[in-house]
Amino acid sequence: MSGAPQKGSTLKPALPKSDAGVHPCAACEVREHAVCGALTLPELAKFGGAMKHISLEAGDHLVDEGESETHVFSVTAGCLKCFKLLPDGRRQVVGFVFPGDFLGLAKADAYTSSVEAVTTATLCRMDRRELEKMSTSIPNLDKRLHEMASEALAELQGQLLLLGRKTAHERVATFLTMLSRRAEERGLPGNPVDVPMSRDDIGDFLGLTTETVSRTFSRLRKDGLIGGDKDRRVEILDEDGLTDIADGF
Amino acid sequence: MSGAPQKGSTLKPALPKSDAGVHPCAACEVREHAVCGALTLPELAKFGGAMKHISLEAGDHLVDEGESETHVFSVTAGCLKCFKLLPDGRRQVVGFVFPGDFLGLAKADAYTSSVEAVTTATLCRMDRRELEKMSTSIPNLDKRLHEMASEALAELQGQLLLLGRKTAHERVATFLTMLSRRAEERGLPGNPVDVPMSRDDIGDFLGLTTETVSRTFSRLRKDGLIGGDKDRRVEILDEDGLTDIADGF
DNA sequence: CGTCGCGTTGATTTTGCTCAAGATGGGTGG
DNA sequence: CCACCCATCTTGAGCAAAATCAACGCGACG
Repeated sequence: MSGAPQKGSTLKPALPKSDAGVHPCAACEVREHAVCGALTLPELAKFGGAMKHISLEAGDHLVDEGESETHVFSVTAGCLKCFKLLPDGRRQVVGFVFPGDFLGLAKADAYTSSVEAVTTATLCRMDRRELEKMSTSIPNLDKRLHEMASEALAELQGQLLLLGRKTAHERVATFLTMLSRRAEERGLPGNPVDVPMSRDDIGDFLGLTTETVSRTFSRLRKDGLIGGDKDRRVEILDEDGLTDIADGF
Repeated sequence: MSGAPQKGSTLKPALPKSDAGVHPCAACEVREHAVCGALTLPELAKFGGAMKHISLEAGDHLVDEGESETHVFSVTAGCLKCFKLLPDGRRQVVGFVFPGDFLGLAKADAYTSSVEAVTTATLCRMDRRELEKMSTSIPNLDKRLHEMASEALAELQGQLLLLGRKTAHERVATFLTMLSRRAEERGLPGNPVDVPMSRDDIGDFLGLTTETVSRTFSRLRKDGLIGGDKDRRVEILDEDGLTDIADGF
């Protein structure tokens, strides 16, 4: 694990709110979108007290598939990728995680995928046993975790449909609409959409090669569905058209 | 929903056990593998009391993707498939469910996939609200559901790797080893392995066509990895070889 | 005995992969 | 400040794995 674990709990100085003074977590800007959003202020203080902040640089490695699952994480900034590998190096990105997302929903003995930072990122880290204790004493927390796991299950089923049955064109369209939707869920603009990951990572997420991803972007651009001259920032020009392609119409 | 809902709770007459007399569910032969396995006898009586038995014939349709999620189910016998459809009819089977498996782990407003019986099947059905009430009052139940959801998440991630990065050959090998493993988990022989679903269903699960599945079975048979002359019963002749192919070696 | 659903096999096509060669652009050092 | 460098991205040409299209075998069932 790289990235220096730091003591301290806020990314930005706590703003003077009615919340302030209880626990610095109260001022966390992603709180509402994270597990933490389900907690009352006293619960939050207890929960936040068991968290440590860590930060990673792009490419830094957080956990390895198969290693003992000692910690869980809540992402506060940046983007990370979760992936599985085959012996010959073939890679499948099983998910990208963004601020508010939780790592460790599937309680298992070992991590079910490796996790690596796509961009500079910050996370809160908690001991897995600690989480389990808290989860039994804080019903709200348990409920929220269950809820997040449910969303993850639904999301994964959609990804199965994508990988099993959609064309390259449909996959990329789905990917862009998904990124846009998720940005909006976090209160960010969904258009133009920020694409922090490389073509390689996108390919490994969509079950395609870099080249096919690149060609598909080019085609979507030529067809006037997307615009933007920068690789990592895509303007959606025809949202309905893109959604139709994504949904297989 | 087809299949006549029946009152009554056991598939077989309760055997005279120390368990007997509390609730017929105590004698259910899949109890240990199902959600129910986590419950004490009084809890089981309460839980089982809210269940209704239903049975389906092969091809019968249990729920539709998108329709309001009013019920949850626990499979007691047979095999069912969960699938998603694209507008043009392309289909992705997101999972096969066997006795002991639970339908409704992902609490959502609407079913995230359609479910249809692959073989004659029996299930226990419970109102979703009922389950939620019970789940708050029976911590064991809640814990078990969470646990099952975790397993499902891990399973789905493996399926993403399969669909995104494995060859047809590897997919079919993975499928057979998975069926075998799951049969053993239920206390059944893992070899020869029972393959209750059609080549079509297998194809829609593995992201392949019927023809490719069929050819791949033929090749595995020719290569001496599997045997058995019947379509729906496969003998694994070289378990290590099959596992190696499945794992990408 | 004929039909129908399912599985197998063969011939051909196609989508996306592989291999290869440039373009682009951000970062670094002179 | 500019030139170079290296990552990343793009584009092209040929190829291969699996899809499609088509025919046929076989057992179940009426």
